[in-house]
Amino acid sequence: MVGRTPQYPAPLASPSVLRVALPTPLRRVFDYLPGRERPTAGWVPGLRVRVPFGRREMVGVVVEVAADSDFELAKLKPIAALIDQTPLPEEWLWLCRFTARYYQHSLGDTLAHAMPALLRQGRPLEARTRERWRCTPEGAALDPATLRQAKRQGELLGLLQQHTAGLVGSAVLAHGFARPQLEGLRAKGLVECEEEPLTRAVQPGTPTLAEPSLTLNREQGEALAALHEGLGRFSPSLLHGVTGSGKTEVYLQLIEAVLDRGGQALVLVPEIGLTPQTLERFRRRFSVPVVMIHSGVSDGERLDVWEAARSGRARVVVGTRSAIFTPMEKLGAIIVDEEHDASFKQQEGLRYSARDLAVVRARREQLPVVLGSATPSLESLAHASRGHYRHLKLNRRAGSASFARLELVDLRIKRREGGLGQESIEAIKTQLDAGHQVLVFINRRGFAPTLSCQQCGHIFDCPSCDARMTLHRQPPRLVCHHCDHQAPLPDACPKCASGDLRPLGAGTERTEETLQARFPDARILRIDRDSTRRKDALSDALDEVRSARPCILVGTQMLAKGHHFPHVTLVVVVNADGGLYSSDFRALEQSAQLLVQVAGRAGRAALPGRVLIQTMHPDDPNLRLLASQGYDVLAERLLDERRAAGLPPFRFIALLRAEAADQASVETLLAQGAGQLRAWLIERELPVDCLGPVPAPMERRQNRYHAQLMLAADRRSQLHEAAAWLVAWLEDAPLARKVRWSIDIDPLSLS
DNA sequence: AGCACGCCGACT
DNA sequence: GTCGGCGTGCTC
Repeated sequence: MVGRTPQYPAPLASPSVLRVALPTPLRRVFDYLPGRERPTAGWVPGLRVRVPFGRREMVGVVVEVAADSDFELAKLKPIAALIDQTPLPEEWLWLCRFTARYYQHSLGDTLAHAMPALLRQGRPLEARTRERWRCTPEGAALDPATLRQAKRQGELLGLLQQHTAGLVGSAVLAHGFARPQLEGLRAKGLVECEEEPLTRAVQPGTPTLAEPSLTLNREQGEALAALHEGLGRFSPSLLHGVTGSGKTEVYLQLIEAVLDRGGQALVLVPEIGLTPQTLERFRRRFSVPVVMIHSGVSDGERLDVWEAARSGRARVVVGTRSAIFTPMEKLGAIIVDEEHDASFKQQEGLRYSARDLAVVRARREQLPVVLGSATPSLESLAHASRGHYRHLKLNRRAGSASFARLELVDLRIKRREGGLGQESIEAIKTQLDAGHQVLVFINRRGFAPTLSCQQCGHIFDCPSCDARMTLHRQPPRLVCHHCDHQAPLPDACPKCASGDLRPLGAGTERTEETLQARFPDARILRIDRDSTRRKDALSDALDEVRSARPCILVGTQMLAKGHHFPHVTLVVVVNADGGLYSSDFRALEQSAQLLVQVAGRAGRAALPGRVLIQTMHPDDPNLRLLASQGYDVLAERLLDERRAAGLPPFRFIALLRAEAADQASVETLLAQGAGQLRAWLIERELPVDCLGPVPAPMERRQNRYHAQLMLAADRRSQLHEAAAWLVAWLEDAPLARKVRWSIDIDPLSLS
């Protein structure tokens, strides 16, 4: 051995280990060896790879390039293929990492959720293209008439000569020409064809606006000036403007400023609020590409939009919750419209709040973020009053529209038909006679929420849930609104055989029926999930409302959001009591927001409006406060109550939900988890409260038992530590295999 | 979550 | 004798 050079390991030409996040619920990353392929710019986080995983292959994202592994190096598998040459954007990756950590979710799952389906499947990140045909200089100079032998080619050349910017292939075909004619002209050197992305970059020098901005009133002007001042840095604002005060115009002019600086804007809207009208307004205003992302967009289009946004070609992105994950090269502002809306919080799987992530993202990317609402969440109001957010108020309705006062109607002493008291019926008659429109809001679909036997009091319950079956007439059947179990209408009571079965309470179908009987000549439009199941049903109905002909609109909260009904002069809320005595701590806040949103549908044009709120509790202090002083005053009172009760936004909470077919497993698992967690909290001297386990508000759903554990802390970091420990414990708990569980950080409701 | 392996019941 | 039920275990 003497004289032999000692053997050192060969210097590593490539890093030894790639940590890859994979789309599995497992909250860890997996180590791989780089394969033979090497990315041109080297291994960096954000590159997608195809890897062997167990017995299958998956698409994952490299999230770390490391020198070593905790796993035995010899057991590491090499990656199967490299997908990207350039990594997914760093800021996008950062946001996903933050989201996974904050919401205690698997990083791989979070990444998969945050990218378009086609990228998840391993498709290359490139924009789809289309053909653009235009004349060559020779073609532009040639008189089409000289192409006598090819008459259609001559006509096509004439068409293209009229369009100096060229025409896309589909437009040429739409003019009645065919592919051989294009090819014929190309062969003669008269036309040429170019591939271009579907969303084209804006040519330098293009004006931002396609139509002029509206003139702002003083309040709007001041708000806009304040927002301008925040451009280019992290500056969160609450734009607190009453319905009809012109928030959208302020957004549009802020976006205009962002676009003029060469930036992009991201606008988040509630699921139900992304109406074609909203998008139309943005498209009309700006001459730059405005794209949208929502559940109805196809996979292919989603990828195009993502790529157009990432590269900076799309300048305004309008989308629902998941659009917060759209990477944008030159993002200049984020706007969250109707920020109080519950649809910004995902209610299953990765339970993130797009509104909260918007603020996180804005801080990270040093951007202004505007949270807009007529009825802000108590969270945002608290941030504003602590000075975390700039509080911009718009108190005046634009134009001549006046405010509708909320009038409480005592339902206890009056006879009711289909849920409507006499006073409401008379008010409806007055408005119909005057040729106006009426909106009747009832947050319950179906005919009646309960069917009961008049003889023995038997109630028809869902066999699988702790809930009653709702009676439907169209088509006739009993339906459970929690599990969708359906049953035919019974002829007789199964207990006492009596045939005297009575529907109790009213839903949209019953109210519609009652109104039709009472006003046989009136046009009645019912709008709920059942009546709008047909594809164009909703937009057809809305078109009819916009025609201004007198009618009665009967509907659920589908009517309360996003739509403008300028000809409605009366709103009747059939039952305001749902949220008043609910056990959920946010019920009052949400129900006040909904009432105000519904009330805002009345009197938007020059016509004054009336809003009747029917209630069995006309003396309820909260309801009276809302009616007499408005949402803002009620919100302050609710904030005081939350502070006293130690609830958000003054404390931070997390909810561990668990469910299983077998009740004992759920209870045992949660009890064990709570016990272990409490011991750990004491040992760590961590001031976090662990409450429960308690049965969920509806314990049995689809024959599964639901229970939960609540964590509460004064500081986010404490809550986070406790939640992380609990999740880690659950991942190893043998019982957790039989129980489906999920953690909800900052839950919207405790049910 | 998938997807295997593995060990016990009713079928051609 | 096999098809298949879902308990248990693993995925770099």
